Amino acid sequence: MPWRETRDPYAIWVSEIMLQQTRVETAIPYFQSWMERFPTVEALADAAEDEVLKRWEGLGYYSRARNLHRAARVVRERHSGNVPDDLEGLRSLPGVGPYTAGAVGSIAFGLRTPAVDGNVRRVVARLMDIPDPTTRELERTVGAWVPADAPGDFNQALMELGATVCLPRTPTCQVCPVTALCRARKAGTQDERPTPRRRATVRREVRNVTVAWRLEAGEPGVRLALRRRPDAGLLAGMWEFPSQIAPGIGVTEVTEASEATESTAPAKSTAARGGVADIGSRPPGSGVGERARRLPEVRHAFSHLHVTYRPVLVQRPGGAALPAGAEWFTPTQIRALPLPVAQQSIVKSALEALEAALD
DNA sequence: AAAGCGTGGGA
DNA sequence: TTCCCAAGCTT
Repeated sequence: MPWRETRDPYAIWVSEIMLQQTRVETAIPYFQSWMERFPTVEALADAAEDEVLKRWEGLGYYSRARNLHRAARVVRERHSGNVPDDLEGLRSLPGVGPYTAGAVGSIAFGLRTPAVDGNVRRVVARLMDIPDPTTRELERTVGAWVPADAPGDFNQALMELGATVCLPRTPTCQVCPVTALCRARKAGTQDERPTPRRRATVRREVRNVTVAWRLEAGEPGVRLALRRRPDAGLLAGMWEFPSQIAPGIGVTEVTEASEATESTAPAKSTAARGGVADIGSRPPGSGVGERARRLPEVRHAFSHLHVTYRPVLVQRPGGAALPAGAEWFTPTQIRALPLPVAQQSIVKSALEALEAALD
């Protein structure tokens, strides 16, 4: 792991934020790219938020990037540019919780402190045969084990044991170095420790997406309208095509010829072929316009929300009203915007369809 | 306390 | 396809 080839507290901090709820293999290329662009706290603090989010694009949980960015400015202003070397200072930074403070404190600064993540929780729950240990209990237990001469190594070893041997399902107790000490193994309860957390219910949503395009008078190339998402909530600060919840979805009775009626069956067959259907024959006054074309549906699963995006390509002649809050961007400009994965897919199909149509 | 917050990979 | 999950934090 590249972040183990350095003693730079900033680099170790960045790696720990990236590793929150994220696999090591996923984080590695992002870490490399991040450290190239933002090699120091100062470089990160100086950067614009759009560029910070762009480097995080695709990694998910974007508040991590925004918090890291804010924290870099806190470190510059309140800590003379040095990452705090004590638990209290680390914990005060946005995005740094109990685990991350313990990890950075022990790995970067040699503090004798525990770092309890999901792996450690599972390992300790089994070693001690505790069904659902509290955070306090875990930190007290591990805290007593951490050796003063190698706290970082010890914490990482415990996590790695959980990640490679003491697996959530079917742990390989045969090769476990501490199987003789494991109370769950002795009791045969290792498969039931710790008890799984209840999963949140997943909401489902269908969104009609407007991909507005235009050709600027006297300038080459097409422009697309995108808007920035609000500063809080899902995908905060990321850019997207304007969209709204599809009216009438899931409702059996549709009282009038509406968007919902027109956008059900035809959209599915179109998406299945992966092509673009011409829907220019729809009656005037439908609100979409004569030059509207469907783009393939995009289904995307967030942690707690499954969304089906139904993008429609629609030409807005010069002077036509833009969707609220949206701005025009050339393809080159779009490439610099931080876009959620589902929106990247829509951009791709939109530009392909336009390139074919404008030839 | 529990829910909100992304994404990709593997079973 | 669907579900589960992966080095958590914030509100």
